[in-house]
Amino acid sequence: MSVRTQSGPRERLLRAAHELIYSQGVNVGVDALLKAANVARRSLYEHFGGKDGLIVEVLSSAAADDAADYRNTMDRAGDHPRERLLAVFDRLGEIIARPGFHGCRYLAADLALTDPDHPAHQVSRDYRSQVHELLKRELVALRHPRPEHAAHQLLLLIDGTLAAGATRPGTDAASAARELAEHVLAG
Amino acid sequence: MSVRTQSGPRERLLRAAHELIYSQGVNVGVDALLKAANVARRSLYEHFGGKDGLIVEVLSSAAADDAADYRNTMDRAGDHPRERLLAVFDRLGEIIARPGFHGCRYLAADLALTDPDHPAHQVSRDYRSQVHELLKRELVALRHPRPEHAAHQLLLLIDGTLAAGATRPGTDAASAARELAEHVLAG
DNA sequence: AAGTAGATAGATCGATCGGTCTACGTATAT
DNA sequence: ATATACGTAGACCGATCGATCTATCTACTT
Repeated sequence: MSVRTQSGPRERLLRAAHELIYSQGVNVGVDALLKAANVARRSLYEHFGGKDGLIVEVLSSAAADDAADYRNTMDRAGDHPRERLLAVFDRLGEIIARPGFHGCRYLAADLALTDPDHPAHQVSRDYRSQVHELLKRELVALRHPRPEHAAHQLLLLIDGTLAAGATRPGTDAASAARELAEHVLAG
Repeated sequence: MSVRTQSGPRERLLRAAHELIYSQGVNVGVDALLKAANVARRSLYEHFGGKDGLIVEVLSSAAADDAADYRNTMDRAGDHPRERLLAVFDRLGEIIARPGFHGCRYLAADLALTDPDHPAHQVSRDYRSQVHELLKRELVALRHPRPEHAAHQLLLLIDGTLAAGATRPGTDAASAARELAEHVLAG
């Protein structure tokens, strides 16, 4: 293996599919994915087994990145659980303001994939429970009386922020949610 | 016209599409819609001009029904704005608990229809501003200091409830949102 | 009874879908 | 030098997509 290999077809496909599946939806055609990634048709099926396998891998790696983003956001906010949790909503404000933002990637996949047995659903379930745990841990540190319940409320506020950011841009959904989050933290 | 005409192809198509588009997504095939409605292919194009026209009509009529449901829910709750607004979240609890519920119809359509110029987007925008007005009117009656802002917060809670109800069933999202709604109403 | 409008049934269109296949090219390892 | 593995290019498959078309049937109008 050379010192600096240009990214292989697997990485190119993952990257292109990450963008294209978000912007065009999971129903984007295989041809479009291959063309965007500049990858041979065969490589898709060798590396991912098919389009569904690619979708699952894309969502999985996105989930890892997004969970890490939550952790980084909280770590940047310092040690106080209250600040760490509220920083999440400031971060959401940045995310929904980004050009091209149009909603939660996982919710979009869940809504678009009709088959309830599609493996992508498990990926997004796992991602949500990951985030739930992240929130709950901070709430426990905050000595919140009902950390489980409060974590569900914060998750609901996050979902609402992403939905509002997609459907009613310019309404500053994140800071509206942050106010409510402060109430959640107050117990 | 006979005294009791069996509903015509237009109504049958609207009804079937209402169900099928929600359960299968807007990408459901024309053949499936025709078969479910027991309607000739030609009737679709005569009455709606095409699949997109049918989608728009389905969403429009659903929006009228759903807006009426909000109004009925509030009217059943009496005259006090506070009770009328909180009743919305009790109603959401019923809706997300219904078998077959899997999220907000309009958000699903918005996420699935990639083309930003698709006329369906305007339908869901209109629907949301309708609901926003309904909420704001009650907040004004409640003498809320920031009715516009509070209406956005309530809409965010509604969106969050529908998303959480779809992705994390059994977490009682509606009552979790209702608690936060009480805080919103408190100003 | 004849005419007309609206509906059904279904063939057919070109395009695209996801997936499989063969043929060829290239780089590395032995 | 040769074998092997990995990649590209692209033809090809059956199925399905949304849409248009002809032909036929039915019901109401006059």
